[in-house]
Amino acid sequence: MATNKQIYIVDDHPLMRKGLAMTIDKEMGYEVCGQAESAEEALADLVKLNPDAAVVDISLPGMNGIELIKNVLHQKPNLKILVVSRHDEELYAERALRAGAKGYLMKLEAAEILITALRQIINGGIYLSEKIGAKMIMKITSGNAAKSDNPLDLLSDRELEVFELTGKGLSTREIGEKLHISVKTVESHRANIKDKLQVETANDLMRHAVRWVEGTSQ
Amino acid sequence: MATNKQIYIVDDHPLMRKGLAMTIDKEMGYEVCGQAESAEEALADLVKLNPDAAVVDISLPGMNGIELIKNVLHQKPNLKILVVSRHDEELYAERALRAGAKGYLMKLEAAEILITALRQIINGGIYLSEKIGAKMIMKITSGNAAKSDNPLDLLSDRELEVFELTGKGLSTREIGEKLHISVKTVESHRANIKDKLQVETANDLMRHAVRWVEGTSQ
DNA sequence: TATCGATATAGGGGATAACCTTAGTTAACG
DNA sequence: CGTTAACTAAGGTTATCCCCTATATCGATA
Repeated sequence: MATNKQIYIVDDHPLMRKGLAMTIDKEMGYEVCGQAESAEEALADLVKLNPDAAVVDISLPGMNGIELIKNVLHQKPNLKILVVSRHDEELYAERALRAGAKGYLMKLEAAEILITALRQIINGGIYLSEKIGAKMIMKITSGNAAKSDNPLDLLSDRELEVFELTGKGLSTREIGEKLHISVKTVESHRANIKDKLQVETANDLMRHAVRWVEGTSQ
Repeated sequence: MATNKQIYIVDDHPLMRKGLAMTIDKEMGYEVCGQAESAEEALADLVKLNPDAAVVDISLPGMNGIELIKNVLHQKPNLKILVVSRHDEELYAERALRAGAKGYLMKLEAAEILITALRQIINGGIYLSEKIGAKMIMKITSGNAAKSDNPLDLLSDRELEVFELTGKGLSTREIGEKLHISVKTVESHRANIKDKLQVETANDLMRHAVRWVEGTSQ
């Protein structure tokens, strides 16, 4: 029963998939059992292949990583998911873990860490990048009293998604198509976002969104 | 004489470097002669190693890719530089080419394209991702050679005024009131601005305007 | 000088998006 | 087991976008 641990990869960058796959395959006891470049593609595969763990990029075209996690865990509650990200923000780490991921790793980190993280989550543990780990622990231990200084924490996952796409210049219709929801739903989300962020008009919302996207994208 | 083409890689993501390196190395006639994760590091290496081409990520920590291109071409004018990016925007492509890069490639694109692009620039050509392609070539090659590097110079005073107010989040109505002109006139100006900046939709205009306002106000 | 191009102004009319209200379905929580 | 939050979506009104047309001004160039 010395069979290799099966790992599935979901990332929209072909070269990144290559880097991930190579790192995993050359590690003894681990092998890549499949890859996908979109969440939709991954969903079907994951149910069928039943891997031990999945490495998932949070920012995917169409359905994003968070949504994928929620969906797949609904069907496969025991799947260990390691999220990799280029965003070095608590924001995503926290949401990913809340959605049920077992680890959060920044792409910037070295290849060996990927294996460490995978080993840890497969053994039932949790893995967090150092930078994030400390902050998150602080946040949790120090109680919810010390609330976040970032009003974006108020947004739900879906709202944040809509917010981000707004900041990238997509219209309501385009956002609806991308997320496979009605334009009317997008409008509802935007109305809620405006409430939560306390902005008045669609223009102001857009302005905030653009600023935020610019500030976090690098 | 049958020596391999030497390629240098500059990217801050270890796994992405791995993906890039693997793709290049396994291609006959090409090999990776070095890597760097920052522009500073790369500068020294590039002068010393004198590779045939370099693959450079535009978004690097510290000095960004564009600056790196300018700097290195100052010392090695014949180095062929292929820019890879996760941003699928003309904005960066144009700046990169203006800085002297010979190609612009989105990371999303498949591995084989990387080789195609490298081959093309090493042979003295130019490679651009399809999406970006035609428009850009027209714009740059046919363009009056010594054009300003920021297209905002094309805007008339009034247009710039409208642009700026747009970036501050004002609606067409508000802009009209502020400038004591009809909403219709504001719309006309905005249409002209869109033409000049070559953006398609009102959302994109707004996005550019916000970015610009942000970039200049501090 | 007459013509051309760019600028600034503005309207018409159809398509699209924003805004406000209401409402159904889950899923989580105490 | 009710309450709340999240996600979904529709109807109806108003504002904005978008394409076309139009006029007056000013400076440049043929």
